[in-house]
Amino acid sequence: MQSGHRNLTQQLVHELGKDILQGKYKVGNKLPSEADLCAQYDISRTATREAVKMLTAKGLISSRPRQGIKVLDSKHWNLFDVEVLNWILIGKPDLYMLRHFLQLRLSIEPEAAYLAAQYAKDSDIELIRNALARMKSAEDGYDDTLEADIEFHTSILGASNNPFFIQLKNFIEIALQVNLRFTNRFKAITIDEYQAHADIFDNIANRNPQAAHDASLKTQKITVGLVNDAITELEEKKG
Amino acid sequence: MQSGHRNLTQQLVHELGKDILQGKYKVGNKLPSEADLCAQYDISRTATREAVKMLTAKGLISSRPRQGIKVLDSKHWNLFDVEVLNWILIGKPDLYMLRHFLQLRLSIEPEAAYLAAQYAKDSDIELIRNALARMKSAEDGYDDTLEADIEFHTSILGASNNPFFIQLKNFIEIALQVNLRFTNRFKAITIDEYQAHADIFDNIANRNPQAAHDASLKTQKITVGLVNDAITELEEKKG
DNA sequence: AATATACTATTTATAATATAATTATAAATA
DNA sequence: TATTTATAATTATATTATAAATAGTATATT
Repeated sequence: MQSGHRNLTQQLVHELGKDILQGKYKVGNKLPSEADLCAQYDISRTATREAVKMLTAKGLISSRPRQGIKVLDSKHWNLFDVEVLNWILIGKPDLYMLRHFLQLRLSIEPEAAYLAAQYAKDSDIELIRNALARMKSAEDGYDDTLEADIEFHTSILGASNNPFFIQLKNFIEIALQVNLRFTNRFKAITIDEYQAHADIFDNIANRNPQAAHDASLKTQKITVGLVNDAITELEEKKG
Repeated sequence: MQSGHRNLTQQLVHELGKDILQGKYKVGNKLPSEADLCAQYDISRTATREAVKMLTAKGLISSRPRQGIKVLDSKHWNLFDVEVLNWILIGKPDLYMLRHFLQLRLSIEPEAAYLAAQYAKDSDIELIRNALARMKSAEDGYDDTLEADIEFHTSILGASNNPFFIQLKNFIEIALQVNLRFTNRFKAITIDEYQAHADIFDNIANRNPQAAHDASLKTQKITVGLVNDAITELEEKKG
């Protein structure tokens, strides 16, 4: 159990959460009992029970007398929880999972851009402008591509001034990281990619919601299309 | 503290969660210490601490030695957690919150309909057909309007066969309940409303993604428009 | 005066132990 | 066969003790 700088409870939450998302403990199956977890990880019942409660709060497990601790059906999992998302990432998601991420991005981001053009404060616009500048730097190799990309897309969510969209920042951040697993980690941002992002920004800054929406949607459709093609190819290979 | 049939920990989670979402405990402010919570609710430290851990897992609070228990900034709250959503509902959300709900619905549901038309299994289609039939019954006063409406919209999310969209069922369910707070609770479903839903279903069943998307988007835009008008009117009154 | 260091008190973190409540399964009974 | 009762497994709750973390204060140092 890697300690990091977290307390025992948080460490156990991390270990078990990771194992559940990786399918080491399967839906409907039992985890070791409280007593067994204490023994396995050599920690007190106090810490163990608190970890179990935290995973319960995230919808991953249920724990009841006599029945023990069971993995809940995945429809109950808090997939937008930042820790759960990280456990998905750790679990080496496949192309189908990437498609799921991208389908929701396509659903969310164009509308976020629309709302940003409507409701962004000047300070919100500046944050997006800043992120775009980082992407320019990354294009020239002077900044981290992934970080700049994350900052750009999440700053638009922030500019929507809608708490639900803001909550989805975690989701987008992990989605971009999953995406990177399937592309070249170290490739620079191309001029085309940069321009697509700049278009979105310009339309937000110019307070043109529909154009901002459409610019965002255009890039999302291309990305989903690429993954659909990759999956089709994969399935044809398999037969 | 209402007991329901939940255990002590869950009861305290509910009480504190509700209070935080209602703003009784404000962002950045401290909650009573562990010891004080034990005294206030007359329960053991064990139960109290487990409740605190569960709220921590939902991103509502942090608890550290000497610092105590503090309400985290709302950007950390797991707004898509089913309990958190219920606490929002309990907290009597205003028109602005309704707009936030509707903005995300507009973002999610048309794309869910698109994916449903692409990926729904026959059994998924049957579930939507069933929900539509319930709406017809509700139109005639033979079924519950709200329940039928919830079943229709969530069954489409289910038919997307995308775990992230499926997770958002809770969100849509609460969104519809919030919406109802601002319309007539007992009004029957009108013929127009029913037809709009039937259009979405037909296009999903006929495997026409774009038409399903557009039919859904059309109704969502109307709803958002109504709330925007209501807010404009409200703000003009206030001056 | 400004900065670093050590001290102190507060609060949570962890552990250990005891007992109660819940409930799935098995056994007994009608 | 169906119903009830008993048993055992497991979590739920309570209590107590000690450790660790840390914000704030006091002290010492430059």
